[in-house]
Amino acid sequence: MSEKTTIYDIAKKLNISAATVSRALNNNPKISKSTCKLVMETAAKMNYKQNLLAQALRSGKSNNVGVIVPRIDSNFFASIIRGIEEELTPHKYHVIICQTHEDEKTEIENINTLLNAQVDGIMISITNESEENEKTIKRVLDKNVPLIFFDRKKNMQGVSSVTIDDFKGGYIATKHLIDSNCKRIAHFCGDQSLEIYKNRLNGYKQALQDNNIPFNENYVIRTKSSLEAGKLSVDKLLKLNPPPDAIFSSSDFAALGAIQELKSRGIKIPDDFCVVGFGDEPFTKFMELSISSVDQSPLEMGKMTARVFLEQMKNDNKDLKIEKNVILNPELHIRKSSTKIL
Amino acid sequence: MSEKTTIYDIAKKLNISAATVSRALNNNPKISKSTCKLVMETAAKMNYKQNLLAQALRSGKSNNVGVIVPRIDSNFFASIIRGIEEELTPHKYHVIICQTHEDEKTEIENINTLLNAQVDGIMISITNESEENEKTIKRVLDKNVPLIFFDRKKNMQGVSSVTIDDFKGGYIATKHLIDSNCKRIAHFCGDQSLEIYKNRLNGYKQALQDNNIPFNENYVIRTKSSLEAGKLSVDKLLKLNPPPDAIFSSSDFAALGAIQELKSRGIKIPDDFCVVGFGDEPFTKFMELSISSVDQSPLEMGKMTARVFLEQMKNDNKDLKIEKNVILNPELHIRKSSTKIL
DNA sequence: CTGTTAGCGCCTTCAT
DNA sequence: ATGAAGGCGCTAACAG
Repeated sequence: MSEKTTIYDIAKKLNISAATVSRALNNNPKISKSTCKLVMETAAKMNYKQNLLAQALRSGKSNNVGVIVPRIDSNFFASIIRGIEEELTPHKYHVIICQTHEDEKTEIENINTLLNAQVDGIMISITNESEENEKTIKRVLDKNVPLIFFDRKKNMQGVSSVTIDDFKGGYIATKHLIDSNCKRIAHFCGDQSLEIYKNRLNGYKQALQDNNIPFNENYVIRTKSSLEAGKLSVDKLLKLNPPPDAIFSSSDFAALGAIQELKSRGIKIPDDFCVVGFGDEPFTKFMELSISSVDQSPLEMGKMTARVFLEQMKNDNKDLKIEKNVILNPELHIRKSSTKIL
Repeated sequence: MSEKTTIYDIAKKLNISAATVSRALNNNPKISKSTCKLVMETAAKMNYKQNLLAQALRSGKSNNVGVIVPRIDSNFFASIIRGIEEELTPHKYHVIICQTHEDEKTEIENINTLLNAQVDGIMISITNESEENEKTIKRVLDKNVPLIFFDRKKNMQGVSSVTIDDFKGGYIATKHLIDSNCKRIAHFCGDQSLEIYKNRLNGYKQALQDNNIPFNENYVIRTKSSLEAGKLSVDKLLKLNPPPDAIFSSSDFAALGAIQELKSRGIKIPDDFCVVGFGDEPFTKFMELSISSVDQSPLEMGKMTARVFLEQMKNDNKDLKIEKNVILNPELHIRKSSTKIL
């Protein structure tokens, strides 16, 4: 029972040609109802399953897409992938996942191997803005393989992207802190070679400026996305004179580290110090001292990315490159860490 | 620049046969150093990339594996997938992910479409123990496609699996509560059609028995893995007379819900009530009142699953079915929710 | 060491 | 309405 049945097996059994079987299976209208039905039945009886590999080779369409993320075991990226999978499965696409671990070389390898595997498209959240990966991405485009950025994009002509408005995210988070009567707002910023972090910083700056609060560059600290990094950054901030009375962190994990460190020093949150994070990780709302955070709606981002890909696939005019940039709206979830009791 | 170059293009340019090109590219020792080098160089120059699809069709090996999980956006499953990906990528396998959303029909569809796609193996955490999916899984085995269970397995002859010792997990969690001087320990159990939950319950029972604590079936509540379910179950428990003074929850989320509900009723944790969860979700250690939990080491589980698959692939004797059942050791992380101050 | 041939499973002209 | 033939890109068997 382990042999796979092909259309030839069916053809032989029915004394017809493989072409007819193929046509019948594909509901070709030129096939008589009777043979069509006969073929269908025998196929079912013989437990025939289409070999997608052969079909792919023939058609040049694999029905596989590649999704490249820094890592999969973070709620943010996992939710995006969930969105992509849910949107693409009904369209018969399979989702291949690759992790870069923030390593540029791995990223390039991933792209190349996906290309070799003849994926029909690539969706990627890049690790950084290097020259190298740009070259590789151009190769993808040259091959007319749709490539779509999500979240961490690169500004490249002709390449579509789905992101959130990070500028606005930074802005509303900062504005909220200002409205909460915070006077000296610090910012944990991420890797400035990435647009998203640049934009969050700029949103922060703009909010300060719009409210006549002078920008103090000592209040901006480059902080990785981890508890430890958050603690260290708080340490630095508290040595300043005057120290800040609020933090807008571009990472929820750093925000949590900050809160833990502040608490351990006896600083009262939110009364004496407010904190807002970014990402709306599940734990932010689980904490007793729940953490305010900017929601990036990753599930929606994933679905939207998939939809942009599907649209791209419909466009069969290979010479026409459509660039579509979807920018989702960030939402601030205000929780205890920034809600002063008046 | 958008046309893909094939070995024929290289062959033509070099006035040699495609077979020679193929051999050179594959480092066949029978090829002269000079032509080999020449081919390599021209290939590079012409930007040749192997078409894995063609290779797959020819060899009957796609170098793709399918991973089926209930959902991807939970830390547990995401970490497993991470482990699988990291272990398989160096071996040139691609990982296709599918979600079932706990729906049996979707699960069967996923298996079938993966089979059509000619994956070299399937790794799956099943949604439940039905007759239907068993039939489908048997079809996989009939086709000699390696299938490996992880976490949520089914007892089937000849099928390998990687799980943790859930019985032991339930046992050590309960024993710890007993040692913490808890007298009336309740248990939130999961879907009893799944082995893992049955085993946790049995571990709980055994620990009670070994310590001469009578089993009270009113203390066992069927609870889904969610905050809300945890709250509801606490509500039920507190109506009992006497109410319990501890909970071993088979889910971290339900444990968190329980804690929130207990707190809202003014019950002091851990002094008056202890809680232990299962899964070691990241948030359990982030909380101010950190939650004790049984670690299932999903990353390791994923890696191990991948290794079992690789081993299976080495065995080319198709008639010989090897069943390998790896059982990982659960570890209890004791945190504040069950650490009474003496 | 290299060329020829054939076939993996499918589909799509072209012909009948 | 159906059959014959060819090819997607690659490689293994066979032959020299």
